[in-house]
Amino acid sequence: MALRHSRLAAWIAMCLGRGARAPISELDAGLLADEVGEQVFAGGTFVFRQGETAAQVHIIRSGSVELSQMSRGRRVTVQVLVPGDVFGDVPMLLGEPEPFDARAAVDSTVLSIDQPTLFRLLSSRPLLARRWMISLAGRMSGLQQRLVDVLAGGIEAQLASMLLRQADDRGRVSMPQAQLASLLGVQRTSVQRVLKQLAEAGLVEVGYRKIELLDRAGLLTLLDEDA
Amino acid sequence: MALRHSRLAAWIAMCLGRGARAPISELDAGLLADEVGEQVFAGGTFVFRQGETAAQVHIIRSGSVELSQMSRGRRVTVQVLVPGDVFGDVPMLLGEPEPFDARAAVDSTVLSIDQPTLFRLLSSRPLLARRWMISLAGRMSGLQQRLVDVLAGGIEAQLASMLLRQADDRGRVSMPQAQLASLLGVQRTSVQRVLKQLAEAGLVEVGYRKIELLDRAGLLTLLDEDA
DNA sequence: CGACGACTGTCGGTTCTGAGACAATCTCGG
DNA sequence: CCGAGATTGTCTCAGAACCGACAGTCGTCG
Repeated sequence: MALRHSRLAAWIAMCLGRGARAPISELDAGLLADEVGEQVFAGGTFVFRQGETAAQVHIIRSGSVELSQMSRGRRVTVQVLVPGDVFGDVPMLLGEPEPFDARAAVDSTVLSIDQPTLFRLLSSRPLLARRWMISLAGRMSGLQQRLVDVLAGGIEAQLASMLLRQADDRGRVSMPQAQLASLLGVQRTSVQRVLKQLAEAGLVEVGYRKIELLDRAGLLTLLDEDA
Repeated sequence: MALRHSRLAAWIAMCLGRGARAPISELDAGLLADEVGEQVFAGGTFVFRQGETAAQVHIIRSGSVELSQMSRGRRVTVQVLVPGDVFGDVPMLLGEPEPFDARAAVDSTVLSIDQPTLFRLLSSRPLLARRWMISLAGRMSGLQQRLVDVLAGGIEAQLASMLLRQADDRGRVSMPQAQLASLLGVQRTSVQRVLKQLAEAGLVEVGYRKIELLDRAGLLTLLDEDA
């Protein structure tokens, strides 16, 4: 048990502190590890549904969770979360109900902290609050960039940007094309068309339920110059 | 001078605390008012440019500032800020350069706080930090909703949503249609076409450089049911 | 190993948006 | 009061995306 606790604390420190100018302290990580609950969700089940009260904040330990919303008869995916990602804190801070459905894409382990506990920690640990704020800012920055991608139009550029963002460290994106389509807010057949172009240009390789990036630099050039 | 200071503090308390569950204390508002610098920007001039170092966070005192970015040959407007809005804190927290151009749409007054001062305040005033975090969360929530609007497609619904969001308390949106178009990431002529439909349906009235909302409830119905 | 469900690949017809160009109208300063 | 510049209103065409449908593949589970 003590072992589990310390490994959890180390993992939390790594995740929340990743790429950070303000790394989280071991003490704070330990305090968080003390308080988190751990829960497993089978693939396809919901962590929470749109409209529910936001009583907890969640961190993905393993697996993958997608945030989506029904809008005008069409399911749009706002984000696909991977281990280390935090979610649910925005509505909790605002005291609003959950704006999205959170559905486990595959079997997933999720850490949760309830609202009073988190508020207590954030109030008493200024550095943790600062770190949390930076985490929020990071997500906000990504969201802004994504909005620009979408607004700038051009499925090709949007897809390239999304692939680069979603790729794991081995340059692979593992999800059905239909899910990519719902992330981009476009038709599956449109994703298919563009994906084929990219494959013919030698930039990616398309497989079953996965896409391998062969030329990241080439994909990057699509973001600026093009159309 | 003391008068100016106290009015500024009251204004800051009202703005940052608006709609809040965690109103800002008078003390904290006073501390902020002590530290802010005030600067006037003529319409059309830049508060900062994309790529510059983010050394300050800004609050709009009066006027209007638009955040935009050139992307793929086209200027997309990420946000139109009005008095009380905060900007520039995200890149500052992340230690990244400014991702957008910030241009004053009309003559505007902007309050600014430099990075070390803000960090000092946030560290020493936990409630202020909490309030700032809630402000971030609020902006994040709006951004997410906007992303959903855009992804769900349908210029009509996007436009309705944008009009409802941008309207002042008298139900008016004051900006050229070209700016609306750049907010939505669509062609000006497309905005024109849809605007005409809405006008014929009696939902809005279109004027020179302004749009009046006649039937907010009617606009709201466009968001869900439709296409 | 066989069948079923999930996913990919492709095709046309239809609708919508992008784009460029131009006239009409409005605002504001001189 | 008048003119310049900004903004709106409209039109047309070419291109893109949507949408439904369907056949071919892939994985997996009994």
